[in-house]
Amino acid sequence: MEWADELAARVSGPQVVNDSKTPSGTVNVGSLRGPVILDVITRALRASGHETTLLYGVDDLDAMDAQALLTPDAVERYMGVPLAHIPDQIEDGHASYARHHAQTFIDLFADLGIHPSRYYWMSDIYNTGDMDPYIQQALDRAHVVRDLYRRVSNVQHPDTWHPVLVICETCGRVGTTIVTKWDGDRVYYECRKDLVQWAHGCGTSGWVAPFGGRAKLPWNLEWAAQWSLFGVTIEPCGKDLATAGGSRDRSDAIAREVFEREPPINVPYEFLNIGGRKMSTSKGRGAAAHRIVEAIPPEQLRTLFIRPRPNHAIEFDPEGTDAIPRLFDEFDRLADATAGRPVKGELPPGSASIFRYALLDPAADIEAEATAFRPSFAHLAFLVQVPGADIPALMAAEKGSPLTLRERAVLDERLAAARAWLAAYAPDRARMSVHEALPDEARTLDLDQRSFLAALVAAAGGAGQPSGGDDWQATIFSTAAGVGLPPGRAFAALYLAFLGRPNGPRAGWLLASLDRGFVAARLREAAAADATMSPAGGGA
RNA sequence: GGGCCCGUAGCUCAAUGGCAGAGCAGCUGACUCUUAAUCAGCGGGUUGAAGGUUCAAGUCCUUCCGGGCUCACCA
Repeated sequence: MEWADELAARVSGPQVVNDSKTPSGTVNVGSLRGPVILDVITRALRASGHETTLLYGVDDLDAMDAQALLTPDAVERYMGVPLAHIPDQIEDGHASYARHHAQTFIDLFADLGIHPSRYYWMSDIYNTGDMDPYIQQALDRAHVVRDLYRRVSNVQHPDTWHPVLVICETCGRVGTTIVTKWDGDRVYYECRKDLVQWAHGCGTSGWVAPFGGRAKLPWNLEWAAQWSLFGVTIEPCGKDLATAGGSRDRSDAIAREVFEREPPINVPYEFLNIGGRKMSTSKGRGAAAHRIVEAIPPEQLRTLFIRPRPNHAIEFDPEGTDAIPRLFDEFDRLADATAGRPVKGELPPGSASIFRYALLDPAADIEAEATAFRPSFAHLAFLVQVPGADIPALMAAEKGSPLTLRERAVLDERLAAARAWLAAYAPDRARMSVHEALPDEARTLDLDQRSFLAALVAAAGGAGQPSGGDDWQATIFSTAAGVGLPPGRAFAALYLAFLGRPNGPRAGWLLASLDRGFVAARLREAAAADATMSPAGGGA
């Protein structure tokens, strides 16, 4: 975690931190690693006294090149068209396909404590003409760009190729056009049928002035131009771009040789893997970012991204595992350590700053946050399944005093997350349900346990029948004592009879929540269940 | 084919070149009202493999094996 502080110590003067994203579709959780890293760097810079601007851009003039999210009839019409010019496929009020997906993603930022100083949309930037000087310069130095592509990336463009993409005046596509001439004012372009495989141009050709939003720079030049336009000093990027001879290398070279400026400091970061493989929404691996945040509150999600070094891939598999509960446990351990409470085991390196940077509010009172009462997530996931449990009261009892407003908010946040986790991710062993019929496992009950169940039917019937959870709980204990059965085995008998497992939620409240006749019938049934089997041998 | 990252306990990860460790999971035990909580204890390893440097290698060098990502078309 020291990486951010070390970076902050290395630079001098005001800083501009930038990142941008192409809104080509639904975004998965892994994509949030970039913004979180960005935010942590910004906080580290500000904490060490650097005046810092955080920019976040949307590359919405990029061509649509993924047809997965288009309706079949829209594919032919919109492939190759700038994302900003495609109608929203989901009619929920967004102006375009790009706005829809970018906004869905950006809306998560504030919830995650990420507050860029400014968002910019490249379609707007081009329209204002701010990019025109860079387009001009790129065209004037087209030969430099061609040479550099050949040298840095071994990409061989024809000698007539020019680094600008015109938006076709006829069909509106940008992914299918190629510029072959530049006279200093206008370019000659062709919208070709077979320039790329994934989209088909309309055949238009002609001269056009490539300014004011009528054309855009290819990605690598656009990136470098952003650095110059905004004065970017630090820009992290995913390792897909950071590879040798890859996108970042090209853009770095373009910045130096075309726009004559040193590229920003790079902080390459690894991805978030699911089951050892890259998370990919289109391949059905991993959850969409805006879905998984329902089960992982902001501070825990920040912890997930901040804990490892940026160049370490994160292994995270929330499906059917306890990965999410463990994330909460880890956060709580960091809080304990920060508050000076005893912590089991050793702490991860840089644990103090992990907690600090995981907090939502950079100006938060760290001491207060660390000492606040936080209920165990696993315990809550269990309690929300207990019928009728008064969880706030239970938590106040556990804490030993009433919850503060902040603690109550944490509790509510965790309860919501626990419900979302149980609904979408939890392994079956974390869920429980009352079986409709006597579970097979109830056949492993021994004679003492059956006697107990029979005695419980008797104790719970008639005039003195239990009226609530407390009452049932007391009855269970007294009945168990009456037949000389240790409470642990008595509870196990009840769980086996109703849930088919040897443990479960507080039995008194469970029974109180069920139909009285059903409870009595089940108890009798379990008490009478096949006794021909050896009590010791179980059910071989 | 080129590049980058990774490989340590069942899982997730630590270990300025100095006795291989934690959390979780697992197992055992304790608990008459938190009973999937809590507490106590236990087991768990040829650090992917082979060489080399060193008094000393999980760590540095070389080679190999395995996994992943990525570039070479576009962004």
